[in-house]
Parts: sequence; structure tokens; C-alpha cells
Amino acid sequence: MNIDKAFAALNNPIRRQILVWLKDRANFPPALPEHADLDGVCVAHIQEKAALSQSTISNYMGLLKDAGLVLSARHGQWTFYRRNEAAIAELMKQLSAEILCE
Amino acid sequence: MNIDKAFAALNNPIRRQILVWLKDRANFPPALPEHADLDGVCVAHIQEKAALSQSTISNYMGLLKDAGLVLSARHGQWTFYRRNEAAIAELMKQLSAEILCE
DNA sequence: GAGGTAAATCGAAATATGTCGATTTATGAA
DNA sequence: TTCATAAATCGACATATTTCGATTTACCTC
Repeated sequence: MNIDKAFAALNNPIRRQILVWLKDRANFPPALPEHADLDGVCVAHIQEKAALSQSTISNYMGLLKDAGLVLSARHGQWTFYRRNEAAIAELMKQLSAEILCE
Repeated sequence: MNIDKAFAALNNPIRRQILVWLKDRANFPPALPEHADLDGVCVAHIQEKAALSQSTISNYMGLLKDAGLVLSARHGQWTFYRRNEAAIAELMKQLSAEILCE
């Protein structure tokens, strides 16, 4: 969890929105039957929701992942992204403790 | 409190450091006797601590102020900046509730 | 192996940010 | 009114970010 990269990744309303969307799988189109038991959302679904180009979303997810805010798992041709709740909680704790607290 | 501007302002390690420094007046050189009873820290002291140019610090403080993270008060030739604890607490609450919470 | 699909990477152009020194504005003191 | 000081604004240049379409890579199926 790199706080510099985290702030950079969060400094964009769509990337923040993606993090919010990822809180609930129901925010995306239904998964393919063969993916029903997998965690996370594929890039194409995120792209469709965000209405930006494939390369932009791939880049965004890379930034979020590099910052530690999401985790990815490859299954076949698909990469599934999900929130990294532990890292997000740690970030909140750090913000709360070091920077933004009174 | 504009969350976009807040993230933009926080997306810089020196600006975050300034917010931390502002938690304690003792992080800066002692105030002039005639300013002893005033809240906040003048630009020159912040500049000295951050070791960046006067115009850069003035710009930084403007960004922090525009984001609502600090408040300013002019006293004579000096502008004193201090944390806006209410806005900072509100930001934390919003982050916690909307974006970063599980 | 050939063809198709998902995602990552590349290269480029437009826009934004960081940072400075110089200038201007505001204020106070002589 | 003149001078000095603090801070804001201006103009410029370097660097970083945004975003795209095109290409490449990875993987699956036939």
C-alpha cells in the first residue's frame, strides 16, 4: 500500500466510481454462467459501465491495482478485478491516523 | 467541500505534509510576539519548512484552501493558514461512507 | 495450426500540474 | 508619500496525466 500511488489513483472521479461500483457485483451486467462462482468483474463490464475505451479502462485498473486498491485474477481470457478491502481499510486507517485526523 | 478538489489537493506529498505540520504550531518557527494570540501559520514559515519557493507555497495553500482543507485569515501583511478541521472530518466521513468502506 | 475474443501495451496528442523567478498588490512604518 | 515586507498573481517551461486507436499478447476453440 503506497499512499502516493493510492492518492494518485483516487484522484479521478471515474476511478473512484469504479471502486464504488465494485462494492456490489449487481452494479454490472450478469456474469457469464461459467463465471458465476468467480469473484470480481471483468474489464469489459467495467468498460461498458464507465463508457470509456478499453485501453483507458485497462490503464485505470492497472493504476488501481498498482496502488493496491484492487486485486486481479486471471481466468482464461478474462481478468477479474475486485476491491482489496484489506488495503482499503489500511489506507483509511492511515489517513485517519496520520494525515486527516485532528 | 468539493471531493474532486480535495483529492487533487491531497495528491501531493508536500501538501499532505503541510496538513500534518499544521496540526501542531510547534512544527514551525515561533510566532512573532504580536502574533502570539493568532491562530494559524504564515506563508513564510510554511515556505521555510517546505523548502520550496514562495510562489509555489502560495499556490499550494491556495489549492488547499480552495479544496476547503484549510482556512485563511489575513492579519496585516500576513496571511495565516490553519486546518479546517470540520471540513477534514467531513471528508473522512464521506470517504468512509461512500468510497472506501466495505 | 487458424481464427476469434479479452486484456495489456504502445505511441501519440491534448490537457493538466509542478515549479520557478519576476511582477503586482496589500499593508504597515517612517 | 515613500519604502519595506508578505503574499498573490503572472508567464513560462518541464513533466505528468488523460485518453484514444492501433497493435500485441494470451488464451480458448475448432
